[in-house]
Amino acid sequence: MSQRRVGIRATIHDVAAQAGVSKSLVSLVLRDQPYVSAEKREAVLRAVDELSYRPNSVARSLASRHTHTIGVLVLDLHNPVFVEILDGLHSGADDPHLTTLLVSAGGDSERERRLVLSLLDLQVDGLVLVGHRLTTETVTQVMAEKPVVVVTRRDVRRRGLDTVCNDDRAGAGLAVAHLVELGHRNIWHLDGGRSAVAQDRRLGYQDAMQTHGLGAHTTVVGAGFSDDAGWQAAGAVLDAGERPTALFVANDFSALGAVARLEQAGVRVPADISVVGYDGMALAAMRRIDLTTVAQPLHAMGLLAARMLSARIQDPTRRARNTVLRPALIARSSSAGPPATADARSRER
Amino acid sequence: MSQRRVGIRATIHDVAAQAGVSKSLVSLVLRDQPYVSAEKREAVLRAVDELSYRPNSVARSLASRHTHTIGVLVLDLHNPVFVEILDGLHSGADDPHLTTLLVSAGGDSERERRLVLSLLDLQVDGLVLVGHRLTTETVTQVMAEKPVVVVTRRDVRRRGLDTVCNDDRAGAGLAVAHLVELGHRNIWHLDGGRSAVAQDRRLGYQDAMQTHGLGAHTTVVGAGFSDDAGWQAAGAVLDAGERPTALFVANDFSALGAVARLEQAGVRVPADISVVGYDGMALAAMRRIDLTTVAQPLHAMGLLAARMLSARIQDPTRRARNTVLRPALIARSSSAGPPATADARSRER
DNA sequence: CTGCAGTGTTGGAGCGTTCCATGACACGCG
DNA sequence: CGCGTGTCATGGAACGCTCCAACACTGCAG
Repeated sequence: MSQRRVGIRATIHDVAAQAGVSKSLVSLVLRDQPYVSAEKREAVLRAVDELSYRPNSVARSLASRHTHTIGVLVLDLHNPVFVEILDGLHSGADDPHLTTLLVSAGGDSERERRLVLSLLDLQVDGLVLVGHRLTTETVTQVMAEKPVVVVTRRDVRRRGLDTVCNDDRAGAGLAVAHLVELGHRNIWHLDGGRSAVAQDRRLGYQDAMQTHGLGAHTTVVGAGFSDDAGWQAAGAVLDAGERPTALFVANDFSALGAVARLEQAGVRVPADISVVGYDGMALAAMRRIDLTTVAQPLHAMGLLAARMLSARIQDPTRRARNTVLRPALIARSSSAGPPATADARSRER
Repeated sequence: MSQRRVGIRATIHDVAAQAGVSKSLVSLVLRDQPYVSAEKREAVLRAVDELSYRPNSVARSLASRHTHTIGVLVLDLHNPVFVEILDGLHSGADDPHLTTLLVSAGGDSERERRLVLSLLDLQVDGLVLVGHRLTTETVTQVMAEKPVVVVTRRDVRRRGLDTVCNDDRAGAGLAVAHLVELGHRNIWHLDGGRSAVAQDRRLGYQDAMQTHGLGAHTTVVGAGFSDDAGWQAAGAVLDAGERPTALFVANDFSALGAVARLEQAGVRVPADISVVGYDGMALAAMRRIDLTTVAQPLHAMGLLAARMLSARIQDPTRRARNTVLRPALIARSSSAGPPATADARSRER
């Protein structure tokens, strides 16, 4: 009979005593090993049930040297884009015995560093960084210890680092192509700032404009990735002498801010100015919003990251892959043909 | 000198060897204990630095019997309301050595159960449930093992369970009072369904209507908590023979759906119909949306939950508290006085 | 009858910490 | 001088598991 006190979890010893076998045998049964007689197996399982025993995974991890746990750092949970990537991640980590530990510092680099290190101290088997603001030094340090997959950012490219991201340049091209197809020529870009992602989208825009023979119309207005940034930048557009007939904005949030500013000034979207965002967050599909956007395959990105990580955990010598997925344009009601007059006007030049 | 292989983390033994002391002494230094000579302390710290040693928290947890880690279950990361509660939680868990482990199953009861149990197996020191779909049985089981604080839901009331929520009935009252003050009389409610929260908001609405002498106008339309539910319900409102001048909707998402439906039908918000939501999610403040809403003190709720949990961890015998916080109405541009005609019409009766 | 392969079970040595009991040493006091 | 007290350092027993070596037993081939 077990001698455990109430309120204290049963241990493998308690189970062994209850079942009248050795703790080694209990361990064998629990880990589903062969060479255990049916009777003893049953006795053990009965004891497990009676004591409602659940193995202490801390002890298990210490002994077995792996935790069946992966750590996930998320840049910002307020941005639904990351949450959608997370969904994909979970469906990719299909092993039911795998726990994923989520951690977020809202973009604070130093806090992110601390969190990732404590994930490492918890002996996670691997890490997924869904956007991050870590220094390359920290990333290198982390990589030296455990497999790492980076999602979203393409800027950290080093040997042994798996990455998953979308092709921002091509995506920007899709946005421009969509607007050109609708008849727009005077298309401006509200950009995202200094980050690598923002830069790619900006370059993609500039390239595409050139390709479509609209180099002369190429205009970049400094903005950012927030609602507010889009609002401000749209204000600057309104104040400009000349007006575009369409705006390609750095991301969906920013695009929403821009639309709000335009509408507040009595400029109708899309009747007067079309707006295209980037990211394809689910929110953009809400009826009240209904924003045309370049959608990243968020779910697929998360799923792929999970698969790459588990492959890497299984085989640490595996060659690193940098996977770039293709985004897709989703046309909604924030984009339409240019107003006749504006169209005519822009053709005059 | 240490003999550790490359790529393998240094252990306390390596540090001890490097510093020429016993592992016990290293442990003392690391845990900042007194009665260690300055020289040895320094030697240990130097060795720690040279080997870039970080304690294995798995081993530490096993030996010390606590992990300085709290588990957090979140109902749905897609709902910014929960994310904002999480922010509060983090600022309440100020101890920098405390790690919070986040876990979410998107409302799948069975997956939630598994996740919470594995959090327990990881020996977290306590748990916060930010909305959940666990059975009362599971909650009881979890409570038996570790301190638990439940945020948002008030339906699970049992001895020893700390809870934090807002006063949904009073909040509904605020919404009605706001609309009445603006001159509305014919105020309808799009409800949230069967959940306890939805029920409270519905009852609060009904009570308030009665109190304001508008019992005759009391009308509840079945909806839900999603964008789509609001859209559908608003459709039903439009199809009704009579029309309200204001809508109090179960939550912000649903309210957004309702606004979209109304606008699509050419009904202006707030000129023709005012709309008030519930929750106070940051998104509702976005310029494009600008929804009048009953704001829960989300940050405070999270903060309080963290504080209650750490108090509970420190003193497990502490009496459980059920804290109910007061929501506040935030008036934005989705509510205004009723249209003159509608106002007059409703006064005729 | 011996030996060996396969099957079933066990004790005990880790895993990397914490923490307790113990001891060594120095100092001051009666 | 002996003794208590405070300071500093250490070995070793946990913590709850995994995993290996060893052993016992059975059955069968040689």
